Amino acid sequence: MPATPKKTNPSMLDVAHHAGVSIATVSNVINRPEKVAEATAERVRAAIAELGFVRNDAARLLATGTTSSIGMVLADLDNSLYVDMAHGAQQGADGVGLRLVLGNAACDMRRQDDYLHLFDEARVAGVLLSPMEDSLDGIERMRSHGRPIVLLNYEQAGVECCTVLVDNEQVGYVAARHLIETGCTRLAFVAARDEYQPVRARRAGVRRAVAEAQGVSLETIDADGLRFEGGQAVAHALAGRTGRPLPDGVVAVTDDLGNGIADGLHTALVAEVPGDIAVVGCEDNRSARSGPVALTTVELRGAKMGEAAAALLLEELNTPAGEHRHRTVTVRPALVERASTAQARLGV
Amino acid sequence: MPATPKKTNPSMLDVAHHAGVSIATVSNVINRPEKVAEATAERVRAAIAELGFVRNDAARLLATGTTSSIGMVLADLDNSLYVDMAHGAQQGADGVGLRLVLGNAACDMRRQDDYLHLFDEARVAGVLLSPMEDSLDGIERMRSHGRPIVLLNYEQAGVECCTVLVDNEQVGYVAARHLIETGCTRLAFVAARDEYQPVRARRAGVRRAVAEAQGVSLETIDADGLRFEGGQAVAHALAGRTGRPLPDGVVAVTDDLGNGIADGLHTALVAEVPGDIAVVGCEDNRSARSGPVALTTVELRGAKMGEAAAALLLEELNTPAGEHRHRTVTVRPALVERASTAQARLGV
DNA sequence: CTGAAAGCGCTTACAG
DNA sequence: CTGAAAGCGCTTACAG
Repeated sequence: MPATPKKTNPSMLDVAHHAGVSIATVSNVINRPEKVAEATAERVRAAIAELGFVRNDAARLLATGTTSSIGMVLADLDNSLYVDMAHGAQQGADGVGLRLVLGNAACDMRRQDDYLHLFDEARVAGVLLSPMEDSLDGIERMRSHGRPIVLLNYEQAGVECCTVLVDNEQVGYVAARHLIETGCTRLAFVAARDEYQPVRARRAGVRRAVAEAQGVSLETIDADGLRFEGGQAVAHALAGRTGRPLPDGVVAVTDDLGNGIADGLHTALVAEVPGDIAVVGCEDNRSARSGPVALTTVELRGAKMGEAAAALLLEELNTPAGEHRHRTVTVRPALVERASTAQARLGV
Repeated sequence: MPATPKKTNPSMLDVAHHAGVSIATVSNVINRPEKVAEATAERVRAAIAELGFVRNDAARLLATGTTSSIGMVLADLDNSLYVDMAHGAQQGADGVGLRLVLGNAACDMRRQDDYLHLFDEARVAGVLLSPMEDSLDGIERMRSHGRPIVLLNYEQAGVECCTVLVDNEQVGYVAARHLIETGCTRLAFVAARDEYQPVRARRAGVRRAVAEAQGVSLETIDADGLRFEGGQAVAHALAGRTGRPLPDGVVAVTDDLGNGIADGLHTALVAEVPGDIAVVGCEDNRSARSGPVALTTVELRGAKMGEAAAALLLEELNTPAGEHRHRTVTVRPALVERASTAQARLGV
């Protein structure tokens, strides 16, 4: 009883035999078809099709030292911002013949490092990374191996990389400015205590907008985390408030937080959004569109960031070593008006 | 003026020189450390660390014929079901030393094929695929190359693969059954005309539940698409209805549709959810949690599916060619009760 | 236009 | 315990 032969990918040699040519010729019809006689090429192509030949990219990489694959490691696919980045990067890569492969760090620093390592082992042409926190080691390792890596949505001190950023100060500014223009005079900024870099920047932007305006007050409210539940808790705290008047406009540092606030306010029967209190979120996650009330928000433009990152990577790939100068592209956030501030606007 | 030397990954040969040993010894300390003297190994490890050596996986793959990387191609990362599958697959892969790399088809059939091809070129150990539609060609190509591929959430006639399915008939059944138990007697099933496989199955499940019950009617309403807007349109159509009484319980074939219905009903002022009409969605997308009203839904258990798929792949990888028998694992859907059916329940 | 041969960076028997 | 050498499947000058 013969052992079942293990099926494997046919090799170029198989194709060569099948077509009655040498392996070099097969390679040539694939890579420089102009070098080979049409009749021969035809025969080779037929053999390729018949055998179902698919090039071994590992062997090709080994022989040429390059591949068209690039790796992208995303902080958290549960956050649609990162999915948007993936879309943008794919869009950008597609146009220039780069192939995008994804790794999800899923908020786990070790996993982020694992993917960086995997892509280094795979000798990808370059890497796109949205770092979760300061990730010097992994980044430096990449760079020291001559592999370009561009950073998304994170300012990393002491690292020289191309970077694409969103202007988070502007995010806060745009959000607060919108509330002010809409007639709000008692603003609140709701954020987690956590000193995430983007949170700090957004707070600064909110402050600037308030400082520019006349007769607008600002209070800062600490939430527990950045999710829906944290927002609900803030709303309930607000509901129990005495002495001080409620804010009439809230900037929530994330959409989830904003949704939680809107939900909590409604449930506690203290105020309706936007009738009594206008709420603006930040980020334009998917949840902003389908929350308890459609949330006005400031979008980070993940897709734009992803696309810009791919472009920067390509630029670096195409620049001779030593001549490349790292650049930072800053994407401008944009206001997305929805129902959660509509009434306030009407009330002006 | 000396040309800037292009940095590259150090090779095993570099490490060998640095440590004053042969390349075979370096390979041995990495792969079979028990074969080498501790003192030598120590020296090699130091050289590896100092040089920042990272194994070239392409060369390793070429030499051994295997890699621990597997590829997963997802139909649409914008749909959290697929993100859940990725989580589950990663969980499953992690436990057994497999490394998961992702490709997002983004609802584009060509892109799905591109990723399948890319993973075939990369000679990954195996592939996980949530097919967008009948994808015989790409799947057959994989198989003919001896590469295991397991299918998620899609029943593909004529293909022999391990598969993990969710029982979609049961999804519909559970949804309708819940409404009936909750006191609803005039059910409506809302779905797009499209004859997607899962839609058909869910409809059949709804029918079965209704058939089993006493005095419960069922009407089928065609929506335009499966998204939020389609649901809103259905609600507005319902609002204009005369003659026939409104349903008191709705099974929406997707969560987005369910959210749109709840929103449209509210906006049109015809009915409140769940006060007047109870709504159940299907899938338990992220949007179900943060919709206009928290949506009761039937979860597909994407994470479980992903995990099961990884397990099936591992099983196939570990079985000698020819001895493997393909299996189908069916995951049972589960009801997730939220606010959109709560009132109805109280009303019993 | 076509093919023989070297080389990419590893792994793995096999000698020593 | 250590190293020389063949081989994995490609690509690329270089001869012919």
